[in-house]
Amino acid sequence: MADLVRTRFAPSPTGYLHIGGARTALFNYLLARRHGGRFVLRIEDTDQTRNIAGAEGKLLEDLRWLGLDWDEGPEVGGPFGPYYQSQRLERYEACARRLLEEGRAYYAFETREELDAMRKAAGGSGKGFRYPRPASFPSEADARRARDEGRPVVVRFKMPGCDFTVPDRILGEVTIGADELDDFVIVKSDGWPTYHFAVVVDDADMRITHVLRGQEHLMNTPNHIALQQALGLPTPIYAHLPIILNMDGSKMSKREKDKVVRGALRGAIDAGRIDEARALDVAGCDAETFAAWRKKKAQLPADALRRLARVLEIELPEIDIHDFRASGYLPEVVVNFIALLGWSAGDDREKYTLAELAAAFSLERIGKTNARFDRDKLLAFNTDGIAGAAPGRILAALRDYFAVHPDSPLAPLDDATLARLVELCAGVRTLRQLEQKCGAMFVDDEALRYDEAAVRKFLLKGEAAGVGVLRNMRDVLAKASDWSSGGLEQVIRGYAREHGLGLGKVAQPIRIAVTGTTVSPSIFETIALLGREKTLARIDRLLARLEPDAGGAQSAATA
RNA sequence: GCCCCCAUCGUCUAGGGGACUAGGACACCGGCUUUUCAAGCCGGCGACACGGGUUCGAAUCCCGUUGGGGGCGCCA
Repeated sequence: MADLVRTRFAPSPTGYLHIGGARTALFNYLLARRHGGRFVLRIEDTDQTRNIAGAEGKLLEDLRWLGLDWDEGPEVGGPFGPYYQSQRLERYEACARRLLEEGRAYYAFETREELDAMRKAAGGSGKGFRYPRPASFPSEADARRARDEGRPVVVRFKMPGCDFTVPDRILGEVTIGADELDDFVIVKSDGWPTYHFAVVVDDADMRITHVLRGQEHLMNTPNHIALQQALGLPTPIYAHLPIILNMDGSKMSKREKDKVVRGALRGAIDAGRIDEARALDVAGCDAETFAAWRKKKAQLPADALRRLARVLEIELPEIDIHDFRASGYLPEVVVNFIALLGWSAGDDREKYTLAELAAAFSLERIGKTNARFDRDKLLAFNTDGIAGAAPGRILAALRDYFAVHPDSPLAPLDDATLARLVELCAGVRTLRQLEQKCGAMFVDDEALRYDEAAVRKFLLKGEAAGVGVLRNMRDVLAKASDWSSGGLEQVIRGYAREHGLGLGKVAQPIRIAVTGTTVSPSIFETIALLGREKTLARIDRLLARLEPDAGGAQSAATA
C-alpha cells in the first residue's frame, strides 16, 4: 500500500470550472483510476479577497457533470481532511512557527507600495527583482512592534541559495539557477498562508504522490521543493502539463468572452444599432467599470456579458465547462476531447469513454507541446457523439440541457415526443441545435418570429410566387384527408409535380409559415407533428401579414 | 529585460536513426445525395521552422538561429 497512487485537483473557488482546469482535473483523475489509487479534491480558498460565494458549488457541479468523481474531499470527506485550506490554518501556523524558530524563515514588514518602489528601482523595467534578505532576521519582538505600528507583517522563506533541479515526468530535469530564486512570502499579512506554502503542507498531509498541474507552475516548483526539504517532507512526482491555448495562440482565458463582446459592441455602436447608455443599462454594472471595460482595462461579470451578448445577438465563446453544457455538448464528448489535448495512446484511436481513458492513460504518453483548442473538432466529436449515442442517453442529456435552460420551448415535452424529435433531428451537432430546429413547433403562434430575409427570398421574390404557392397549399392542406407525415408527403409532392415546381419551392414557404425560419425537420414531419389546426392557423397568420388587402400588418419584419 | 519550456499538414496528433513516396482525425476544396439546416458517401489539397554538425543513413541525436508559450505578486 506504500505506493498507492494519490492525486489531487486543487482549484480555488473563483467561478466556474475552466477548460484548462478541467483537463488538469481529468488527467489527475485518470492517473489515479489507472493505478487503482485515490483522487482527492481540495479547495484552495486562502485568498479571502478572491473567493466568490457560490463558486465552489459550481465547481463541484461541473466536475460531477464531467463524471470526475473524487474519493476524498468536499461532500465526501476522507481520512486526511479537512479538505478546505481555510480550515487548516493551524497546520500552516505550526509549520511556519517551526521554520521561524529554525531560522529558515523570517519576518518582513514592507508595505505593498514599498515593495512596488523597490521593484521599480531594481531594474529598468522593474522585473527580476529579488527581495534583499536582511543580515540578521527580525525578532518576535520586532514583529510585535511592527504590528502595533500598523505595519504589515509577512513571513518570508529563506531560500537555501543553491540551484534546484525539478525532476519532471514530462519535461525531464529542469534546473533553475539560484539567482532566479527569491525569498518568497509564505504567510501573508492577514495571517493566511500563500499558495506555495499551503500546497506543500497539504500535499504532504494528504499523502499526494503525483502532482499533475499546468506548466505555468513549473517555475514555482523549486520553491515547493525547497519548502519540502526544509520541513522534512517528501517531494511528490511532478508532471507539468502543456497549456491549452486559443486558436489564435493566446492563452485560453475568460478574457476571451470580454474580447468578443467588446468587439461586437463597438461594431454595433458604430453601426448605430445601440448606444452607449443602453449598453451600460444592459450590462447592469457601474459606469466606471463599464468605461474601464470598454478600454480593455477591466473584465465584466459573466452575467453582464451574457446579457450584452443576447442583445447584440452574438454567441459567447465557450470557455468554462458550464458554457459547453449550456451550448448542448455531451459531457462524455468534452472529456474525450480534452483528454486528447496533450495526450494520445500512440495509435490512431480518437474515441474513448471515460472508463476507456482510465484504462489507457499513462504519464509517459503526455506530450510537451501546448495545444490549441479547436472548437470545430470538438463540434465534430459532439456530432459523432450524439449520432452514436443510445436514444435514452440523448433523452437524459436533453433533460440535463433543460436543467440549464428551464425556459426552453422543448422543456415541457414528454419523453415520447422528445424521442421523436431526436429521431427527426438525426445529424444535429449540439443539443442546442436540436432545440433551435424544433423549438418553433412548440411556442405559441403569437410568439413566432419571422426571419425577414427568408420571407423576402421565399415568399415575396419573383412577384410573390411564394405567397401564391402558400395560398394554394393552404387550401390543399385544409382538404388533406390523411394528416400523417406519409399522407402529407403525398399531397405536397403531388402539388409540386402538378405545378411543375421543385419541392423546395413548395416546402420553404410552408416551413417559413409554420416555423418562421428556413430550418426545421422534414416539412412533412414538421406539420404532421404540429397538427392541422396549428399549421393552417400559422399559414393564415403569415398570409394576413403579407397581403395588405387581407388587412394584415404592413411588414412581416415587425412580427 | 532576465529565466524556463516547446517546435511534424491551418488545428489536434502518430513517429523515438533505415519499415516515411511521413500515418490518422478535424478543418478546407471538388463531386454525389438533397424539401431547409445538418448529417452521410466518394475524391483531393496539405507538414518534418531555418542553418550547421554527428552518421553509411536523420522528422528522429547535438549546437545555433528564428518563432511560439510560460514565469518574474502578500493570485492561485
